[in-house]
This record gives sequence, structure tokens and C-alpha cells, in this order.
Amino acid sequence: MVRFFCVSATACIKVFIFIYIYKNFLELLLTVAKKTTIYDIAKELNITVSTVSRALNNISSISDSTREAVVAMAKKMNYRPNKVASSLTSGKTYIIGVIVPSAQIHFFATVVHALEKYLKRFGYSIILYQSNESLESEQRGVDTLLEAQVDGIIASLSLETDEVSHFEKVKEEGKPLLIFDRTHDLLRSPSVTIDDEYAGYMATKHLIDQGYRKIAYITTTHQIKIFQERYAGYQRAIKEAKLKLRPEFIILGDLSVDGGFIGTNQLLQEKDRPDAIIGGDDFVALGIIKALHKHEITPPTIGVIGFANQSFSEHIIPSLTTIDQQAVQMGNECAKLFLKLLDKSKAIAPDEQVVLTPLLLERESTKK
Amino acid sequence: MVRFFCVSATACIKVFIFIYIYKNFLELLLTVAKKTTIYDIAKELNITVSTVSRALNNISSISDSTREAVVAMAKKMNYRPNKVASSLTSGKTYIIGVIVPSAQIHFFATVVHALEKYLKRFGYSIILYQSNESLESEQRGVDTLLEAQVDGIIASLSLETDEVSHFEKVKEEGKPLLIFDRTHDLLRSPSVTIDDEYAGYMATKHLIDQGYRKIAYITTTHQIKIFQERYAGYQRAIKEAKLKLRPEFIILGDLSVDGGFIGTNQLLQEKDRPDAIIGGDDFVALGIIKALHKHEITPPTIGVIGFANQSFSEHIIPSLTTIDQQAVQMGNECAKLFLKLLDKSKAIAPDEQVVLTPLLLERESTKK
DNA sequence: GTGAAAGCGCTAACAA
DNA sequence: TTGTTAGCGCTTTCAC
Repeated sequence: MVRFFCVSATACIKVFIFIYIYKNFLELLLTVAKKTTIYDIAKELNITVSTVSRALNNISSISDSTREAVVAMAKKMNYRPNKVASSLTSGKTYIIGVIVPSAQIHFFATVVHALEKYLKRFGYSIILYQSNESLESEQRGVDTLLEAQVDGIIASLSLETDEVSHFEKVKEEGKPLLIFDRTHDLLRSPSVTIDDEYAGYMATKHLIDQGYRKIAYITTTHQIKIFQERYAGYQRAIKEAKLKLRPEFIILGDLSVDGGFIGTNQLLQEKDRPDAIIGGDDFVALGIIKALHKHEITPPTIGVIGFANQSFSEHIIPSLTTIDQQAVQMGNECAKLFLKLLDKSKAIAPDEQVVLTPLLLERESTKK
Repeated sequence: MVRFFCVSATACIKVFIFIYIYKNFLELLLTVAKKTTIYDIAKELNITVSTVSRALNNISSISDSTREAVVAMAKKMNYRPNKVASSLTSGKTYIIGVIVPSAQIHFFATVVHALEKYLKRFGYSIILYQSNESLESEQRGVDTLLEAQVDGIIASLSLETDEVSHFEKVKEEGKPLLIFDRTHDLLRSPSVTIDDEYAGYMATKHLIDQGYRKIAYITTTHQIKIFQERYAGYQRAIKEAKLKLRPEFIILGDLSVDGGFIGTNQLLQEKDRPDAIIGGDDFVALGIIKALHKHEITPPTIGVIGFANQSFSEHIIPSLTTIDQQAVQMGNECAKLFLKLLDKSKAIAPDEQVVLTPLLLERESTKK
């Protein structure tokens, strides 16, 4: 096409000039068709913007007639409120920042799912920020969210997070901060967690009740509170049942299928083998089952239990007994508590701590 | 404590007055400690806000000395830019709206994960909105995001979505719209998808190559394009191999473990049983394996293949052959394309369509 | 290279 | 019940 016109250099230039003007004209058109504001509505109705604002926000002291007129005109003119502008004056964005280690981890995806679903009902949106298990990224996340003027932050700490000063900034700005699941002792703030000590206790106790006596535990090297707590619960149950706490039955490794697999192979080399193995999470438990399968052992011959109730746990063969982490409930509790924190009319409550109770799901892998 | 002071009614009132004043004083303190703005920096440095703004945004025509002074002062005064204010003037929020059916679905969680990770590097945040497979909610999502003045929207359609006018609004506002995975014929917009027809073909072809001849298919009743496409690919492979396309081998049901379980039981009642079964997704495939297990059949005796490469597929026994949906790659491609769309300097490209190639992951369930 | 000034679209006193 | 007015904190012309 262009080549068709370009019979000479001048013609070619003309074409380009034409294109240039045309382009600007198009842009002009786009610019002219700008969005309608409350100001436009006001002009159309011969009232002032404040009246329009009040009508639209359904604020008291507005006559039905004008409110209806405004609403009708707004619809007619295809008006869409600009939250950015209203945020600037009101100081509220109705956006909540959510920091999680990774949306790819099923537990966090589920919490985020529940959070968003719940908060939406109250007019809040969420900005999602992933720390990807990095402290530095988590710090940047807090900055990013505060710059975006979020109304508050809900976060679960990265594995790396060993200092929490970046979260203090949130409180300094007078904005609510809520920590869930992965907390930190130095961080005084409202939180929603699950009783991990009890989860560990529950898992171990269940095995004991099923008649298992030599219970091994494959967990992570990471010094995260929740894993330490689970281990503490394990110890408590073992002691309570007056069983021996054998160091050779505690395997530290990766929190993964491979971790479970390797750990199990190691355990099976003991001359006095365990008769049950607890996995640090369901993936570890899956690795345990795989390793047992390789040795032609099928649970519940050796009992296996996991943590987290992954979507597959119910369906593998044998189905996996596990401790449910109540992700949906945790999301809902977070949302509920957070809305309470946002409502500053209520007294500045001492940091409220919600602790959920884990749930034992008995399935085939421990059913003797 | 209070009771201690309240020896008389007047004393009591005094106490309350004291508390009241004290409270106001506290509030005053909080109010006074307001955030520093570029105006404060300007005053401190005896320059104007425009200079500060330019220095902070590292805009040309600013002397090194003043820029350094401003930056130093900003740090000293603990300045934090207010993106809401800058958005109001600049018209850009650096926030992108992401609409997915549910963050709880692993595929979408992974795409969101990749998206956020990628876009963050370019200064963008994302607001997450879940349609929860509801058209109405999806429509509200578009409105919410546009009101929040997002710079554009990336979306994957809900199962219910049979009309797409709500997405036209996005384009009307001159904002980029990108649809991924679940698209709609009526919606003309850039998209990132996977070649589902080929995925179906690939799965079927693989089974045929492995020597299976009587291949059944358990899929969903939902009229979603991607499932229809996979089925089309199945048909193509069957025809190409000159096999019979048997209606009794096509089971429509739920896309779930139960759906696979029920469908398989039905298939096994045929006098001429299939020797391989394709599941509409990995959960269906899991149900298939469970049902076969009940009948004491273990794949690959009857071959089983799924779609999506869920996290468990690799680890169940037998491990599941599946077609990977390239979720991470899809997220990355979406981000990449979207950044291109945001960069309007580039010509208004005709709706670009990125089509990813699915990936066959051969595992035990089909390894004859 | 810097300053002055006009908004962006809306809210929220304070008046009337 | 409605209008007037002054910003919210920042960007961005247009001068100088």
C-alpha cells in the first residue's frame, strides 16, 4: 500500500505527513471522548458537585428526588467513579495488601482465595504480593503496598524472615497489620494461626492409639516456628505414652517428596525399624509411601501420616491420613479479624490472637 | 484503677474529663506526625515542589547536586511517595487487574504466581479478582477494576461466561485487555492460550503409539472451548489411526475424582472394555485409577492419561502420564505480551495471539 | 536548570 | 437540603 503511493520522494513525504496528521486526529478524538465526572453530571443537572457526590454515596440529607435524578443521569452518562480521586481525599483506598510467600503453594493460594472472596463482600480489593520466600522481597513488598496506600496489610512471613522491622512501618502509619500462619516472636501484632503443637500431638497420638509404637518423624531443617511446634507436639505425645524418644527416628531433610523418599530409605536401614512415620507435610508423606512401596511395604503395615491435606491426599492409594490446616477457615478468620481492625471505632484491642484447631482426617494409611 | 478514683460522683466525672482530654491529646500527636510530602522536602531545601518531583523521578534537566540533595533529604525525612496522588495526575496506577475463576485452582494459582513475579520487576502490582465461575461476579470484577483505575486487565473467563460485553468496556476506556487460557469466540482481543486440540491429539496419539487401540474418554458436560478442542484432537488422532470412534466410549460427567471414578465403573461394564482411558484432567484420571484399582486393574494394563500435570501426578502410584498445560510459561507470556500492549508507542498491533504448545509427560500409567 | 501555577476527580468542612 | 470552597499530593505545562 505505502509503496503504491511512494512514486517519488516528495509523494512519500506527503504520505508520511498525512499519516502523522491522521494519527494526531485520532488521538484528539480519543482525548475528547474523556470520561464523565461528577462535574459533568452536576452541570447537566444544574446542581453542584457536592450534591452529586452526596447523592452517589447515598449520604444522608439528600432529597429523594435529586438522588434519583443524579443516579439516573449518572447511568445515562455512563459515569464510573474514580476511586483514585476519592482515595486521595478520603484517605481510604479500599485496597488491602496481601503478602504471601508464594501463590503457588496450595495452602496460601487457598487462604488468598478465601480472603479475596470474603473481603470483596465488604467492598475491599486485594493487591497480591509474593515474597517468594525472600526477606528482601518481603521488605520491598511492604514498601510497595504502603506507597500504594493500602488500607492495611495481611501477611505470612517468608522462610528467610528473621527480622521484622519492615512490618513496624505499617503500624507507624497507623494501618492495621495482621499476620497469619507463619508468625514471628518479635512481631507483636494480631494474628491468625493454627495450633501446630497440637497438630503434631494429634498426629502422634493418633498413631499411638492405632497401636503403633515406634514412630519416626521426617521433617525440615528450617527453623520455622510451625515445624518446631509440630515437633514439640510429637515429643509431648511420645512422652505422654511413655514411649522412647529415639534420635535415630528423627530425620531432617527437605520438605518435599524426595525428602520423604530419602528419609524413609534411611529409616528402613535401621535394624530396629519404625512401625510408623510422620511426614512434615503431605508431600513428604507421599515420598514416604513411595519409598515404602519400593520396599513392597504398603501402609498401614507401616503407618504414614502427613500435614496439610493437599488435594491429592484423599485420593492416592492408600489414601493418606493427614492433619488439615484449615486454610479456608484461616482465610475467613483473617478477613473477619481484619475488618474488625479496620473499624477503628472499636477500641484499640490488645493484639488479638486467633488460634484455629487443626483437624485430624483419618484415612487408610493409618487404619490398622 | 478507675474505681479507685471514683470516690465520689464529681471525682468520677473529673476522671472522665481527664481521659477525654488525654485521648484528644494522643490523637493530636498522631495527627501532627503526618507523613512527609514533597512539599515538606521542598520547604526544607528552599526549592519548589516541581524541582523535588523532578529530582525524585529522575527526570532530565536536573542538576546532579540538587537531585542528590533532594534524595538525601527524602531519605532523611523518611519520605514515601504517594502513588495515589501521582496516579491522579499521571493517569497511571501501575496496577494491573487480574481476573481468574478461582485462585484455588492450581493452574490459575500458578499463572497468577508467574504473572505477579514477572510484572513486579517492571514496577507493576496486581489486584486479584476471582469470578468464582460466575458471570455476574466477573462483570462486577471488571467494574471494580476499572473504578480502581487499573492500567489494564488480564483475565480468564468463568465457566458461565457466554457473553462478553462487559469486557468491551475495558477497551472503550482505551485500556489493554488480555485473555488467557479460557477465551471466547466473540471476544476479539489479544490472548495467550495453549493448543488444546493438539493436547487432545497428543494424548490420544501417545496411547495409540503405546499400542492401545480401544481408547475411551471421560470429559465434562460443560461447553467450554478448551474441552471441546481436546475432544476434537482426540477424534482427529482416532481417525488418523483408522480406529473406530465409539460413542459408548465417550463419557460425560463431572471434572473431578468422582467423575472419573463413576465414568470408569460405567466403562468397565461394557462387554468390550476399553484398553485405555483419557481423563478430562488429572483429577478425573485419578478417579479412573481408583476405579481400576477397585477392579484390581493397575495401569498400564489399562492405560490412563490426564491433563494439567497437577503436583501429585508425578508422585502417585503408578505415576500419571499427563499433558502439561505450561502454567508458568503462560503466566510469563501473558506478562510479556501485556507489557507490550501497555507500551502504546508501539503501533496498535492487530490482536496478537500467542499459542503455547502443550507438553507430553510420559510416566508409568501408559508405559506398556 | 528551576519556579509558578493549574489542575487530576473527588470529599468534606462550613455556610446558607 | 444544597452550595461554596479548600484542599488531598502529585505531575506537568509554560515561563524565566
